[in-house]
Amino acid sequence: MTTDALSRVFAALADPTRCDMVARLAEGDATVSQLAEPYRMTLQAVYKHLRVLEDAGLVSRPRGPQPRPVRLEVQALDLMDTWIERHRDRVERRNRRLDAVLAEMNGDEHEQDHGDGHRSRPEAAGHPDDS
Amino acid sequence: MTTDALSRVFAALADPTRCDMVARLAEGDATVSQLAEPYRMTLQAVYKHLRVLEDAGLVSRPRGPQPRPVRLEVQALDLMDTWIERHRDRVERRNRRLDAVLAEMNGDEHEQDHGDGHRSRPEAAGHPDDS
DNA sequence: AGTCCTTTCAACCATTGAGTTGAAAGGGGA
DNA sequence: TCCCCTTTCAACTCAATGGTTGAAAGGACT
Repeated sequence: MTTDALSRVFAALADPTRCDMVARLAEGDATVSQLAEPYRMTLQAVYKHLRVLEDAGLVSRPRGPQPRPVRLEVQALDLMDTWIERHRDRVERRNRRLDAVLAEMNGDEHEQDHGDGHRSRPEAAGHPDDS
Repeated sequence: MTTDALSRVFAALADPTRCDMVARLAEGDATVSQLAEPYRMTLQAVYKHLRVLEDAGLVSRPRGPQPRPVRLEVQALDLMDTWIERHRDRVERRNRRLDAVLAEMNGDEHEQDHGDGHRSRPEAAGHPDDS
């Protein structure tokens, strides 16, 4: 159900070209020719990719006059984001609980490193910009 | 580069079964038989899915004694999350700028609705639990 | 040793998906 | 009107993927 729409969005981003398209559309709308320009690929192929993105709801294109701009739809990103964040939080809550138990078992002197030490997440590290 | 690793993670989640596996692993580690149980699918098929998840870095499995538990790796989730959030923020910054310009053009009386009205994001709505 | 369960490899089949070529509609603008 | 550019449909090739069956290692337990 929910899973189906979700995995369609994931599938839409499963291709590097489409990933790149989305990244570029985040900078601003673009016509198809503009979008297609960097890729060594037929225009028709780009349209196909576009259709996949559109079917997944990641992108919309007003059917109006000829040069139809392509626009990124943010809701699809939100869909993934809430899903990811939900599961990430579950894992981390569980890990905190686990660490607490371990610490208690050790007479709370120093935490036992069982595998990787459960640090909290980097909280959106400040990467410069590599699209 | 980055894009390649990213789209591999996305590709790993492009399948509903794998999506579900990850969701279930967020609740806790599991052996392969436990993981495979709900699906009408050969055990070998489940192993294949597991390998995809592992190659994408979403999951790790200690090579040790026999019943090897499968563990969710949170860093892969972080990878997607920062990517999504970065692009989402760009779009929203751009939209805010656009709205400002439109409002000014209208003599800042009431904002013009050009398409969908650029509301801010739902900020992780409190869905109960539908995996 | 032998037995049982778990894990993995290999070959095969059917379906999907990315990309191509070719051709056909759709709309401006001279 | 005719021309050009944009958009889309259709059919084809080729590689990748989800699934199967069959068999083989790897450890654990008697």
